[in-house]
Amino acid sequence: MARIPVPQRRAALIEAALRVIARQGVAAATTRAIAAEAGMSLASLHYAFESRDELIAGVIAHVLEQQAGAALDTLTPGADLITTLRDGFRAYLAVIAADPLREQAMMELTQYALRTPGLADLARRQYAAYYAAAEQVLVAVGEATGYEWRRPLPEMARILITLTDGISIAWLVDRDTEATERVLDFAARALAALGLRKEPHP
Amino acid sequence: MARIPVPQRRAALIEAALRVIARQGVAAATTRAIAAEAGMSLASLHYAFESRDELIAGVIAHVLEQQAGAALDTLTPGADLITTLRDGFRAYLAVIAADPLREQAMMELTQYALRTPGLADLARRQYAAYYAAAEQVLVAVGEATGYEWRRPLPEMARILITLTDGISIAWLVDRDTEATERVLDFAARALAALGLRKEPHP
DNA sequence: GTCTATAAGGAGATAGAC
DNA sequence: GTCTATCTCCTTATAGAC
Repeated sequence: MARIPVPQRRAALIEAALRVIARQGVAAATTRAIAAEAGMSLASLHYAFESRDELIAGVIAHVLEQQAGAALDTLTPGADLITTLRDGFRAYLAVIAADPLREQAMMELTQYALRTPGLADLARRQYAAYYAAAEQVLVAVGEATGYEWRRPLPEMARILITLTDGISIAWLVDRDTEATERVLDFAARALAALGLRKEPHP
Repeated sequence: MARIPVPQRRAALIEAALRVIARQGVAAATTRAIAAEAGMSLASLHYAFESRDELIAGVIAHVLEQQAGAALDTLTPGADLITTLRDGFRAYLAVIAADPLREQAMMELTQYALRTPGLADLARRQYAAYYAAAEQVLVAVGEATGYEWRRPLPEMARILITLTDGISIAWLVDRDTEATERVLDFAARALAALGLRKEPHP
């Protein structure tokens, strides 16, 4: 086949791996399956990556960067805080419902990292990225609605991720969108209770 | 070795499997590792279980029954609602912190079930058991504090599990107990907002 | 019923031709 | 640099002696 620079080959393999993981799970993402998905030979995979674990670590690092940029920009300014939050949660649920296997893959990768000695720190960085993205969202929501938050931003971010994680798992298990919408309603109200109307400048 | 009735052998294997899964993860829970943990031969395992998947399904069914009985009975009557809830969450976190690998194992089993064609329904039943246990806790809290809930019990239960799941994952990832305590504080307040003081009978 | 031994296949990784 | 062929190890499952 054609000669492909290593960085490009690594990128292709990481994306192929992500597809295989989403479709069949981390356990089924063997080097052979990933190489086949990428349309290259097993040897080429090992030319680009030292080991399977190094590839999986690459996958985690990759989704980590994606996540940071995926802060919801579907804010409708002018609405009140609780509505804005509820719409945000709804948009989040819609993303998951549109591609449930992807979200499942993210959770599997977190747990895989937690179980793999050299990769536990990667799981922490994955969540640090989530928290950073959550902070961005919270700041944007505050600015769009004219509220500030009663609690420090890092604490708010952790609360938000706690809610979205819990909501995600529950939905993935039973796919009960109606029940999830009610939980999401609760989440929006609970978060809104931590908002404080900003005074206009005197 | 001694002749052991099949049901007893199955029970021993399920408990051995749970230990291996907690210690090393679902992926490392091979038939060999489980048989060794149970102190029996590989053939004996296959005499008791048709296949590895059948054994893992047995493990999930087992933890499912355990969970239902594990409703927190560490209620201190007389305290107000928010304090009771916060103490409950703290007790829950203490259980996880005392044996983090067990909680990790539960989550891995859920995801394993979601990925395995014949076992997806088992994951739903696992969560149905969680919700049932959550309902029990909520009723007990209500009775101990003299509150009733503004939302239907099934909805309250789903909210509670959503919160505990989210809290669990976040703690398992970074083991930041201080940050988790603040989230747990939020969770207690948010739930308490759904409580309604019961009027004494006229 | 329980064991040892082994079958049959899939895994990660590599040697060596081109 | 990229491939095919292969090494070695480990998996699930079973055959057959006791």
